[in-house]
Amino acid sequence: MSHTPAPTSAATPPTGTRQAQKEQSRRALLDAALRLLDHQNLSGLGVREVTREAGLSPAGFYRHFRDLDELGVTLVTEALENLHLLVRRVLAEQGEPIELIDRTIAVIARHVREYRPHIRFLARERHGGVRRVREAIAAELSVFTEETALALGALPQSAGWNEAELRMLAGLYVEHMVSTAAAFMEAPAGSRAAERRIAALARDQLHLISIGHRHWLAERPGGAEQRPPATE
Amino acid sequence: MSHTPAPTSAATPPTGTRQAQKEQSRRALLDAALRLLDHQNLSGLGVREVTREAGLSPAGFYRHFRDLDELGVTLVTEALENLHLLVRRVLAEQGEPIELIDRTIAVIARHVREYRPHIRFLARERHGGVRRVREAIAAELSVFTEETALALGALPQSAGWNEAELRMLAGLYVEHMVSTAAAFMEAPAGSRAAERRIAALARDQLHLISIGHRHWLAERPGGAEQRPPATE
DNA sequence: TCATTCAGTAAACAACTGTTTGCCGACTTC
DNA sequence: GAAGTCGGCAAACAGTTGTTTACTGAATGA
Repeated sequence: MSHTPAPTSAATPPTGTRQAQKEQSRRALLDAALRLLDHQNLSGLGVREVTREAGLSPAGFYRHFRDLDELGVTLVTEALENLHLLVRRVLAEQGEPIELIDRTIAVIARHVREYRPHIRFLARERHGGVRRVREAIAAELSVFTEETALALGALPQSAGWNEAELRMLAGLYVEHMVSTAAAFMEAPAGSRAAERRIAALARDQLHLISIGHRHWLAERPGGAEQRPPATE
Repeated sequence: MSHTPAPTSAATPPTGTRQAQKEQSRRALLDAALRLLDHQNLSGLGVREVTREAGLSPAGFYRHFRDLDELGVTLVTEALENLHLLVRRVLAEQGEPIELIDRTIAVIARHVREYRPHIRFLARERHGGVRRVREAIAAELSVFTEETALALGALPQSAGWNEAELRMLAGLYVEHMVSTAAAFMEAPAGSRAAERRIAALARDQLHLISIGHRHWLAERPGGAEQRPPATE
């Protein structure tokens, strides 16, 4: 019961309380929204609904966000910050391709397990009804692709690859990462068996892609100049 | 304006009118919903909103659907019927891999151009907020994967592949098809330039996967012994 | 021809929505 | 200490929502 916040002073009402309390409410709103978004869409969320879940009054919402869309964008940046950190970490690692693959999958699995609501939110809103949110996600994913392309370029298997080809491959990897994350997310919450099945599948698929990576140069289609338009 | 339904009789109020009119209203509802779903989520849609757009009274809705969810499921089956037909057609084709790739991409591009609202709906609700709809989409995609695996098994490059491996590869292809369709869909409506860019990218990615396909057996991970026998 | 079926309607229901207003009272600064 | 800042609240606003009710009138089948 004796809470003893004790950031600066001893018994007197400590400084910084004001901002801390505000931040607390903000977090409560974000968390409440995240909780509700587990079985709803952002475009179907309501201000009153969120404040009710967060234990605030409806009017309180507007002390923190102008809109629900604004809250949505905040959620996106938050979710992608985590993910971004994680991607960088994976890309910085070194070792044999097969080891990299296994570690990447393990990291994704753990991340989904830890931040499932965030991931679900991203999956849901990637093609969702709110433009600004969609664009924020797309922009961040394209950053991931760029970074992945850069990292791929540093690998010995990529000798002789031009930038467009690296981006092509990176896109494949990023897209695969996304759908693997979605698969983990969709799996029954605690089922390690399902997780292992998904991981094994993803492992083989990534392996197959990396085989394609290794043999690409020898069978590069048309030598890059005579590309016929594929559209219809 | 002269509608001339002419199913049975000639000038007298023709039989079947009743049912035809009902079907017309039903279509109006579905189309209106599809129109609204272009910038909304299913979970954010309203009965009144749909009936207003369709030109019916709110109560009229319940003559056709119990729920908005039910309408959503109808939309899913409708959209996936089209898609299913298309997938079968592509899989039945024969020729060199590179030709198959080009034709597949062309077919996807055309289909997205033709049925953009349906595709957008599928992309949006694949991880959307309505359980039954999500499940319907997932089930159908898994059927696609099975069919693709079967078709892949018939190719000469797949000699020596067991069923699990075929499904693994099929999953890769289907997932890639999905994200390619999403990319086409997200592209500015009429831009052939954007379409060509996406098509070229997808072409290279599919090509790389098919290279992986060809070299898989020689580099199968962990040899062939620590892997369950093909006869599942 | 006449009774029946039934898609579509208007009206009413209570419940809910987003947002603004004025106010309170705890924190902060001087 | 006093003055000011500002997060949170209750109340009120005008709309909207899903769904049910009892009805109308055209298509139907005998």
